[in-house]
Amino acid sequence: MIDFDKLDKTIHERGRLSIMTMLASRGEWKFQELKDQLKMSDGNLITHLRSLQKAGYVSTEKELKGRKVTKYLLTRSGKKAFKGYLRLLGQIVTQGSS
Amino acid sequence: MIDFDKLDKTIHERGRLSIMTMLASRGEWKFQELKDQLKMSDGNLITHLRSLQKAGYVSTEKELKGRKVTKYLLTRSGKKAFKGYLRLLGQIVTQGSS
DNA sequence: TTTATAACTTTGTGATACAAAGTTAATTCA
DNA sequence: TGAATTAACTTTGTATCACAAAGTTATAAA
Repeated sequence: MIDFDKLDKTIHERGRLSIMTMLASRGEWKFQELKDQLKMSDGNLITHLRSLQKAGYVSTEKELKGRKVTKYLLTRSGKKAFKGYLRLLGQIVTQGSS
Repeated sequence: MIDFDKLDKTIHERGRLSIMTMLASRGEWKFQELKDQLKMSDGNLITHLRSLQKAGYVSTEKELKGRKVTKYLLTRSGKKAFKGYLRLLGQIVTQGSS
């Protein structure tokens, strides 16, 4: 049996799952890029990013020069957590289509 | 890009996802079996089952003779919806581990 | 006929997703 | 220089919802 308790709630939520998937598929994303791609409001997006940061899954880089731009990326722990999450998804996909 | 708007919210919630996965992996489950396996309270379990029924994904069969037992199973539409959901999960898994 | 059990319903609470509007600091433009 | 613009927030309010706990009803076993 799949252990659904292990399904990371922080990652599983739709908004955050979409963010994590983007960050996993490419190193860095600017706030604006995420916002455009995911069509979230500023407030909603930043809140999700904050949750992910609080969980230690996401970190930021600020450009010191030029415009005020924030880039987001996965931490090592974020990559690991996402990998574990995907493993569980894989199990569900396998089990579900058997 | 993966279209996260298409991620079926009714299915995506952890509790209901576990129910759907069980129903998909085996034809019929009694209420008690689901409860034992998933370790949910009666109230919580039935509420999720109700949501799934309301969405047209799950139907019931009552045993007319003997003890009062209810069995739950996927409808055709439930199978289809779950299949679509799994397809999206598959995309996430692929994209995320690339 | 008492007791136990299945399958509910009801109620209450806490968490949280999300939108909308306001804030701040930096940057470009007139 | 000062006004407008933009990025990245913060704050506030609302509506939804997961979940537990306790109560209800009908059946069946003892």
